[in-house]
Amino acid sequence: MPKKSSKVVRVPARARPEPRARRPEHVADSERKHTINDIARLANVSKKTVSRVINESPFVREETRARITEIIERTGFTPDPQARALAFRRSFLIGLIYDNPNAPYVINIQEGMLGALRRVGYELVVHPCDRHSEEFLPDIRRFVARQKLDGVVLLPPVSENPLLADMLRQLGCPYIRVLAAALDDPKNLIMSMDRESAAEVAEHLAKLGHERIAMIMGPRSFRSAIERLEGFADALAARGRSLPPEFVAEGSYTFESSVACADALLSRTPRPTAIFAANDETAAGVYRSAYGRGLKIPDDLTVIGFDDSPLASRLCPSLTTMRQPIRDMGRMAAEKLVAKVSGLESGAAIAATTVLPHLIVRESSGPPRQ
Amino acid sequence: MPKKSSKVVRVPARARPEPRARRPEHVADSERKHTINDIARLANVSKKTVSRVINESPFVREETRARITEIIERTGFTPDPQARALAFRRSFLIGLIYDNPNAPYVINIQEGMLGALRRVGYELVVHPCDRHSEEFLPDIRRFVARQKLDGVVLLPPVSENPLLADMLRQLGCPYIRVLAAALDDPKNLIMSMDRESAAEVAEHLAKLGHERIAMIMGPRSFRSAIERLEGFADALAARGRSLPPEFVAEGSYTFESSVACADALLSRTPRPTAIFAANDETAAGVYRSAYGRGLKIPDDLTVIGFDDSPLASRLCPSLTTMRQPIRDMGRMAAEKLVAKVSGLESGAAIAATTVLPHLIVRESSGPPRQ
DNA sequence: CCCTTGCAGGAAACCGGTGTCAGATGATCG
DNA sequence: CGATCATCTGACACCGGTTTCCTGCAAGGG
Repeated sequence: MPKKSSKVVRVPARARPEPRARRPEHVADSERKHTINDIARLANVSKKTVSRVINESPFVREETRARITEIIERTGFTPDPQARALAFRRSFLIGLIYDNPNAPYVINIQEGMLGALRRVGYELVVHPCDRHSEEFLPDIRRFVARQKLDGVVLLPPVSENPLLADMLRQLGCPYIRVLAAALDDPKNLIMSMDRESAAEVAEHLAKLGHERIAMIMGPRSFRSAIERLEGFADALAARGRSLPPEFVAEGSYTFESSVACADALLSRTPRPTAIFAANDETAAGVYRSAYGRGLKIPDDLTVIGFDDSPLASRLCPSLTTMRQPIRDMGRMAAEKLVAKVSGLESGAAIAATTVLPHLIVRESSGPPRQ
Repeated sequence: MPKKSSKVVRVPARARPEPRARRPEHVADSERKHTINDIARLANVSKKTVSRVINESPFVREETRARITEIIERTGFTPDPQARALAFRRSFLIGLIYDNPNAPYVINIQEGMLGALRRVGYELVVHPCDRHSEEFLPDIRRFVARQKLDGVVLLPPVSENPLLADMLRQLGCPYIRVLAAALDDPKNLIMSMDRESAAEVAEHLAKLGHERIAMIMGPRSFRSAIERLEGFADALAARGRSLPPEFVAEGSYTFESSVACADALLSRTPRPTAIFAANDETAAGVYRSAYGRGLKIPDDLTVIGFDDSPLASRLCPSLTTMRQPIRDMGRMAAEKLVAKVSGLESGAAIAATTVLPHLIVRESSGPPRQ
């Protein structure tokens, strides 16, 4: 085995042609991919005419178009995305930017987006990031600029960052923010109506007859946390209940933080008979705390979550929670983005797009024990 | 507002140049992106020399290199990925192909991969698919061929599909299969040692003193299911326990299937005192069944899972489970793939890469009640 | 019948990089 | 001091598409 000597061995330059960034053999020569030139030759037209057919230009005679279309289908030709990207000055790539620990959420958005993107020939490039890093904005800037992304979708909580939105606007990169509040022009939003959703939870609890109701909210720096809190508090007030400050704990949407919050709430006297947890992770934290104290759900304590993540139905007892149509939101975000990129944003097509979660009643909610 | 009349208004052709696939204005002109030509002009060299510097060719005088490097850094120039892709005939894109309902698993792989890919200038394109669709293979073929992917990572269960691997090989597309068994050349594998892992579970149960031990396995069509079953059965046998057929139920790695399996196992007399669930979802199903029957975990029943997904620590009691270093597996897969693509697969660098999960003991396992 | 005019389609440049190969340069050697 | 050679560098073609600009042609008008 030729051991690498510490002295650099210089090979005569002529011996090896040029350094060369390694080129893979990839495509077997036998099945060489067709190019637009091949098609043009086969059809006896110039490549430009083939290009016109591909891009649905009206300036091609029907007969010619048919002939070329037939050849394209027969040969299975598809234009090279990178070559198109170069000429079009855009990439046919959509980015998904997130810093969200909720895996099912991200996956569902992702798959919802792809459902819409595939039909129109876009690919999805994922970009998890760290919103607390110093490199947060520069990193995303590089990502967007280098790849010439046609657009990006932002998930909460980075979707709430106004600096990020400003930067994208300045970069001229179309974006869609998935959000819980109208923080932007409606044409840039997919909005989940968290305020109304929280109100639905309040109504459910009121109907069950609960009086001492507590909430574990998300971090106040998150817009969704504020919306859910306010919507909940307002709706309770409208039904003659109150949400006293000592019955509100601020968590961070995480399991661990929630256990601490729930411990605090459940050691109060009198104890709340119901806790609205601002997401399912948080609800799981309440379960843990209740479990530790030997409290039975829902007999001793009603728990309600938010998201309807897979976790909700795995917990015992199963969790009553607000279901967000996450996959649909992903699809809608993608469709809206494609519409923007294609310049179809005329008229009503770009109205604000909102989704309204709805309550899934399972085992964790019931009337308070007398 | 000009209402669109039903009669098509034809604008004279000269008026509008050509139909044109819409071109976005994207980059603000003020901050026009630099090209290699700009850099060449600034440095008073040809673009080829700049290209050499970018690609670290040794055929550039140190002084020249320094000058160009300085200019590149000062201007913040980064080469256009699509242009490079066109010239290099490769895309600097890596694909992630999966058909896996386990969201945390996919997300962790994804993020692990990106950790490695970013450093070397690759982007990740995700491609969920449906392995039962007729279009399964053609769809992936189009994806890989059109995008000229430099390589793909396959997650279970599609990683187990031999036809898919064959197709990729024929396409000349480097791939890494994340798998539970040595089904391929080691250089194409990231292997999780499921057999040994299952043995560790057996040992844990034996040490606790369990005798009547059951298992809910995954679908027999999955390699990991077989590995876990065999590893478990063999290890039990080695410790003087048996795994009788009536104590083995075949689930499908899903919560719902597991509830049915657990119901069947738990209605047997005598009842098993421990159940090894082949993944955490399955373990959650056992919890549900036990909950329905009023069985206490771990007093009446020990439950052990596999994965250490977030669910494991959310369940009450928390779940003893085998932790797979999923993120590391993603990172390793990406590194291995990049090494292949860069042609660095000489010598030991391409040895089989395996990971060994380890047991995380939590609350769900304990000695059987006398 | 000639001249417009509008449609269809082609030639060549271009997008922003890389590969090829010959030429320039400077050091070494006989 | 000229020949030889290794080392750098640039001109030019090319990757696979699109855009710009121009031409040929048939139909319609004067």
